[in-house]
Amino acid sequence: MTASIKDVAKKAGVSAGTVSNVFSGNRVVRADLVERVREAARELGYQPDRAASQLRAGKARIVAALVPDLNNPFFTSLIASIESSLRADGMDIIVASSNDDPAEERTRLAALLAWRPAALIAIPCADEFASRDLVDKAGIPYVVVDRVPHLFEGDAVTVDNPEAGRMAADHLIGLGHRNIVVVASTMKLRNIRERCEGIEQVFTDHGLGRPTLIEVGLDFETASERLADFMEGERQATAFLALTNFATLGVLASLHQRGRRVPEDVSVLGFDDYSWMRAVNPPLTAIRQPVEEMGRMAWLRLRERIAGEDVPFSRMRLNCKLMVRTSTAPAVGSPQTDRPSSAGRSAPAKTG
Amino acid sequence: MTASIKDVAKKAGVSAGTVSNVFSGNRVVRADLVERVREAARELGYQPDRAASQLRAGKARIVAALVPDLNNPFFTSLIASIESSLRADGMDIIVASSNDDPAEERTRLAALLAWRPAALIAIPCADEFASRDLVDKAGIPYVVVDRVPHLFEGDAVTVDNPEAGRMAADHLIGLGHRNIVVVASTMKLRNIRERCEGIEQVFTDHGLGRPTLIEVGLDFETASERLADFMEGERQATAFLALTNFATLGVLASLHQRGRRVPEDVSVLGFDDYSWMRAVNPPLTAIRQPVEEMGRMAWLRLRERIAGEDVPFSRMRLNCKLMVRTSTAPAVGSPQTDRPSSAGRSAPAKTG
DNA sequence: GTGAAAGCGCTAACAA
DNA sequence: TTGTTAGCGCTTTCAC
Repeated sequence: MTASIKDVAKKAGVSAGTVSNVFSGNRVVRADLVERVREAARELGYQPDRAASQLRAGKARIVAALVPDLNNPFFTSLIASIESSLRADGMDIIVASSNDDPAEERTRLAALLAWRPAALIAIPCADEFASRDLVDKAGIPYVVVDRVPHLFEGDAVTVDNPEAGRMAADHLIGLGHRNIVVVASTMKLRNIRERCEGIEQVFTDHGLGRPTLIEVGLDFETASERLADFMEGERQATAFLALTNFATLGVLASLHQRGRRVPEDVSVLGFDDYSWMRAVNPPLTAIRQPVEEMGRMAWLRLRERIAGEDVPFSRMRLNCKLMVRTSTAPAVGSPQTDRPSSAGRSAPAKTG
Repeated sequence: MTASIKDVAKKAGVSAGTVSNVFSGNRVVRADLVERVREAARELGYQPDRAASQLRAGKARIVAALVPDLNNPFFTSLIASIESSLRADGMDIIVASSNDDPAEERTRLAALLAWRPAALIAIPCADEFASRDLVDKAGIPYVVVDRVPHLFEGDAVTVDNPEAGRMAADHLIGLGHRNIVVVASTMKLRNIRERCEGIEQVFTDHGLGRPTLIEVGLDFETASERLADFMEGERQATAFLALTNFATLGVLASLHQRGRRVPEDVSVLGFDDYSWMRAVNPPLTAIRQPVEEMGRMAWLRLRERIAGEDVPFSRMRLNCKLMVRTSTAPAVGSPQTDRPSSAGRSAPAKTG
């Protein structure tokens, strides 16, 4: 059905090796032969079989990506970014989702590795990245994105989570908010913990106690439920600071359900930055993560590793950006201080 | 670095063929040998090389997916659904984005096919699916999802677009709206045209002229721009009917920008159904596409084809569902008719 | 039920 | 520069 290298060789009157060289560019081939091979290939609709090529050459042209959830736009945007970086290097991407379950993570990772990919991009479903041993055994380079394991020795790309937390807290405190509820997905994840640390640091700097903190889970449905329960008995909060996109959605949904207006009654600051945040009313103040760049950086590093460069492991920390819109306003009853921060840090703010 | 089948064979004191049979289950192996092989494999961290296996057996365990945009949640949700269906059959998925460009589509498709996948799931970037010849030449089964080419002979999975259009129009007209603006991405796509046909049919049934129609492109940014321009001179519309998720976002953004309130000043009905539509204020009335099921159906059909079943080509048309929320309200100044439709069609409505 | 051997499509080492 | 040959890791005859 599909033509093989031999078919092309026969048709062009050359050896298989020559055909290989024409397509791989590994050796120079005489111009007229190149032409004949190309012509024969075109007529037969021939394209080298990558699986066979990779088997023989020992060089993979496929990269594996493991994410916790393919329905979360943060992760798929990351994949989009990586895919578009990869293609420039003639690579393809094979993906799998762990569904936020360590057991599935292990199974799926094993399946991915069975393709002998050139490298792996992983977003572990838990801090431990318990399946890491599989990758180590496979001996391929990998980079962990977004969620970096504790005491991790390897390449990683994250955002500066503590700083992101600080920016968010600074902004709200600067608006006069004192009763702030921090809405986390789960404190089991290091990035979330780090964001909280940043927030608490600002609180301490301002001589305030620790903010209220609630955990609402990893998807929209459970987040909405838990927040609805929480708001039942809650009356003091003047601002909600959500640490993930689903947490942000949960906050909005349950505030609306209880008839509390944003930002008149309560301010909302969200995480991640999607189109809908700009489109809705009121447009959402949010911490934007540089997803596009995270993907690019991850691939850059992997490229070096694949090329065999012996650079030391690094954890790249990219900066988030506070997008000030209108879902945050001065706290009711508390005259606004005119600057967002009194602790000497400036939150780079820009309207989207 | 990585153990091969020979290493395992040697360690277990059997032949390579036996090891192969243990893992593939193709032939029965004596229980004690199975145990020895499993043990050896475990110690060596052995897993069969899928690329090699596929090369020799001629049976692929990888499926290719080609989508127009990995940043569009509609497409990535589809991939999520397909991925979770595939894994049950021991398949993996390799993805590529055409970025809505026919030339890229061709290149990316060729790259995907070079892995000799068992099947292809394609969302073409244009009605023609000009690169279809590549798939035909490759001789693998494929199914077209969401965007079905004109005069397509092959398997396809879509939603019932005309009916979706009718449901949407029925709902708005039932609320007394007469000046409705239909916001399409581009009329070059068949699914969009079909939605419009459904809408126009309802208009005709009601003795109304054709609704205003504008094309706003395929992404949020251009949609917002074009809608902002459009609204500049627009004063009569009492409702906007958006035919894609980015169009929906564009409508919301530009309405808000011009200070028009939803639903007091103008009603908005959107397409697709994402978490944010439920979370925002007001929650959005929208046509929900059964993404999850579309993915499942697509894979079901491919599975049959891979198994060699000779069933006739089919176009599966799944039903959308109108999720009535609060972004649509009776038209101002026009007393509401008490039923959504006077044409005998009933729009299945349910609050989300 | 098992082992030996051939070969899937390709590339790399070696001769010519 | 080109052809020939061997072999990547696996599955599948074919003998036993």
